[in-house]
Amino acid sequence: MQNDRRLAVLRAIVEDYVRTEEPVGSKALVERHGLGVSPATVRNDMAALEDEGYITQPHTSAGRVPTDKGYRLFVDRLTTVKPMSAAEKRAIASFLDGAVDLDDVVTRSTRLLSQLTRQVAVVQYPTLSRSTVRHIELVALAPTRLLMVLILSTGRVEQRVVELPESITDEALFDLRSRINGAAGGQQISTAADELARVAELFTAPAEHADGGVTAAVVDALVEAMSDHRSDERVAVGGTSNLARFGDSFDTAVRPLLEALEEHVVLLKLMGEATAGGLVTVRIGAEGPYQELSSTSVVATGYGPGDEAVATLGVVGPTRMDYPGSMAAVRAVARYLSRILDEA
Amino acid sequence: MQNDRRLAVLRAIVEDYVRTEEPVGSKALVERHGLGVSPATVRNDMAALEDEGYITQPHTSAGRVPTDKGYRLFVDRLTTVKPMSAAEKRAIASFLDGAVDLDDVVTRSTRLLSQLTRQVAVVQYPTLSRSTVRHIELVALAPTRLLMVLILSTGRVEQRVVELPESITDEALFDLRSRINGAAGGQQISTAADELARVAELFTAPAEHADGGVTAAVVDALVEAMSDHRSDERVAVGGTSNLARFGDSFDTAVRPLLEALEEHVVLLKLMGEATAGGLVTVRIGAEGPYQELSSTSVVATGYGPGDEAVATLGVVGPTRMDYPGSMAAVRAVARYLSRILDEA
DNA sequence: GATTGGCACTCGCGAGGAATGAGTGCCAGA
DNA sequence: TCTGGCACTCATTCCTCGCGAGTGCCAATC
Repeated sequence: MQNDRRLAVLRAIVEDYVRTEEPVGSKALVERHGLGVSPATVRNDMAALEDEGYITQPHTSAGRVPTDKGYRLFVDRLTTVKPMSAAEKRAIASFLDGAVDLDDVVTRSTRLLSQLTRQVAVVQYPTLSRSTVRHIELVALAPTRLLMVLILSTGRVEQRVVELPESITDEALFDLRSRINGAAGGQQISTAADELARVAELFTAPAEHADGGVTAAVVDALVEAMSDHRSDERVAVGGTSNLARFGDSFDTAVRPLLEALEEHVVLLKLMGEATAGGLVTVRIGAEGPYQELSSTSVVATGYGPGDEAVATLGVVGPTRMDYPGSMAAVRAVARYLSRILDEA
Repeated sequence: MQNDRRLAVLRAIVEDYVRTEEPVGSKALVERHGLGVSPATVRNDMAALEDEGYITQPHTSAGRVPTDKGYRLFVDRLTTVKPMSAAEKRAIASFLDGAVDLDDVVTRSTRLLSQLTRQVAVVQYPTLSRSTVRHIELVALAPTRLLMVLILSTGRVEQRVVELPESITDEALFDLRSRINGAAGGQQISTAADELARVAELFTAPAEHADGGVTAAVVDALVEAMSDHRSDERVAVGGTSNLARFGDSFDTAVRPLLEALEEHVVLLKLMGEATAGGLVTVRIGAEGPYQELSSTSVVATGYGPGDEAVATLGVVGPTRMDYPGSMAAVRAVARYLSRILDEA
């Protein structure tokens, strides 16, 4: 028995099924792919593949359908991620150029990715924790009220209004601003919080130049903003109308997915850990953490400046999806997105 | 012929149909609502209502279903917007409290609204054009590169990176900042742009203190950001999984809606002009601008600080929806949202 | 004149059943 | 190890038919 041909049969089944959405039979297989053997032979291979759990029949007199395990083998061993064509690359570049701010970049990315793959696209905003502090701005709104704006290397901007325990003069504000920027500027978020805490201590009673808690209040707000993992959960979703092509089973497949897409925490868990360096993760059906989503797959990867993954991006679709195409698109968009963050 | 009873019949039909999603017949109507007349009488009324175009039969031997015109009459003349219960009010308040920034407020609002109405909720971000400038911040990223942050009264923050034609000193930057804030601070966006243009003129060659185009560059970026209507199109959408309850006709009803929900321009056009002062707009089926959405209705209203509508918010759902409930929820959320913007 | 009971009529829907045919498994022969 | 042949399975499709909800109309009644 030739094992190579068996794999070829599996690949053919996956490809046909993805295209037609219908169980594929031995005869059609032989006709469409030049396998060079008779249907009966293919049937034998199919029986073997079924024994090993790579394919199943929905019912006795129907063709075969790949199982999750079958898709897995297909993705792991039978797929070569074909690079995007020059035209596609140009399309990506021109689509993402001209974005004015981070919001815009992320929104455009979801749109682009969903158009390329005809799936639902998900792009996570760069997480705070892996960013560095570019600048902290303090604006006096009132004598005892400051607007604090935290600007990060990834282009993210966090803002908080800080109520001060006592009023602050312009000079003191100027001072505070430079001290804070001196301590935190350029630092990673994680270390910045420590540095800032040290600054705050210097100005807390009974220290020499206590300032009545003004510094402490500002630092508190900053640290709070920095450690606010809630805002790590920001994601943009695009192309939900592609769910229409899910075809069958709205209630069992589409509805749970729509729900997951709104629950950003769930969604991020579904996407999994960000992987850097052009590595694309594929999660097939029940491999994911949620049973309700057992008929959806996720193709994801990380992106970020300088090959360091600061966030995740990917597509979500039916297990019956075009994995090679999706993987290529996800990788390409992640690459361009990383480049944009590099330049910023 | 009693016209009052005919209206009562229409109301009963709408209410029953909304609840059961099935055509309602004369017998069931009499049984469920204490109309005090016989089915035959109701049938006569129904025939009259059908002649006038308020209801139809999907097929000969079925009950009646309200037409768009029927819903319209129901909304206009047969609906009393019942205020929310105390418990619901508390729920709204506690749900919206604790939001840290504008993004958060808007996101929470969509979630809240979709939960209250079990429909798709849409909340537009406060438009730039009706906001006033709270503060403009300039941060030197490099000698010839500034980060400009525009902070508005509604809590919105716009940012742009500005490339300068020549480098700028700290003092000049300080100067520029105060001049710009002096000119634009507190102004409405529309007038602020004019004021800023005047400032820029003063510093353009061949004026006395020309600065090589630095001021002009910054003002340009500001004016551009202020007149960027693209960012007026920002909306948040929530509760799309409620579309699952659309039941019938995924392709003809749900898919176009999902597409519209992604096209923010389309979506805003669908929501229509923001109406202030507790007035809730209802658009039923084909009354809207898009044929594909002829089976969806929109319930919307404006919100903003001080009873001035700076943005729109509402729900989108099947024409067969609970109008009184949705109207009440939309009005209540708009009211709370306005209050929050007032306080900020 | 409005209301009501009666009655014939319509027609969508679901059940039951037969024909269809795609696809399979197995076996014997090359 | 492959192939052709053959019997078998069973989902799907199509048809028919009876049921019943619901209607419209009419004559009688209040």
